[in-house]
Amino acid sequence: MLNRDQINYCLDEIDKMFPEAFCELRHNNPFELVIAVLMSAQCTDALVNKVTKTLFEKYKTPEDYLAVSLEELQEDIRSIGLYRNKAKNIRKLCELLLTEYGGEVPCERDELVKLPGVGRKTANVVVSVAFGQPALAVDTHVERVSKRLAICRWKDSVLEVEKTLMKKIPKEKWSKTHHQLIFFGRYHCKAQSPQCEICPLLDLCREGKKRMKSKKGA
DNA sequence: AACTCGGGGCA
DNA sequence: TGCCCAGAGTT
Repeated sequence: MLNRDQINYCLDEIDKMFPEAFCELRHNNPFELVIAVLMSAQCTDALVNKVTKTLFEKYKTPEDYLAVSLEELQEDIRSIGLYRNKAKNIRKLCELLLTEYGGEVPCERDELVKLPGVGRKTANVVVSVAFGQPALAVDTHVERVSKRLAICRWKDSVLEVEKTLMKKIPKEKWSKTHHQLIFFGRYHCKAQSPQCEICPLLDLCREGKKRMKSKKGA
């Protein structure tokens, strides 16, 4: 397992690789952020950005989403995939916001996860990005990179990964760490074809060295 | 823990 | 053409 200094070194190196690693959604208001993150499940960010751009021009408030039929909303987000469930969740979510939360997105993670389609990862992104609270969202990229780099254990659950990262990384870095590991995982330490040959972290990466070794043998 | 949703992007 | 993708809900 990597110690704090080694993890810090990794994050600095990743920062050099992806200096632009920030969330494009940070400029959105909390409501739009919830919608965007909810739609991003199992879908590439480029596609979500394309769809949300037009979507947010048409829909500004929870009332706007409820003013059209479910079928119309489904058609508006069809290209992101899983669109039937996502459209239903958005409508339910908007109803709840109006009836239970005064039309505003709650800033507490415990309240956010009560909303349909909002799980722990989405809630963490929202409190972190929209409300500036220290939170570390763990998705498949963060989980994979953390395990390959031995920041956490291989068998750790998502929740255990989150706890370990929070323990080993200073609180003020949590929000940025998420986006750094996302970029690193998506463009470099990819699930299927990690770029170990040109990776500045190879010396620290047990999984990377193992891969290079087996590649050489084969 | 496994299954489902799902069109788009990429090899 | 086949396979995977910024997850969450249900069984």
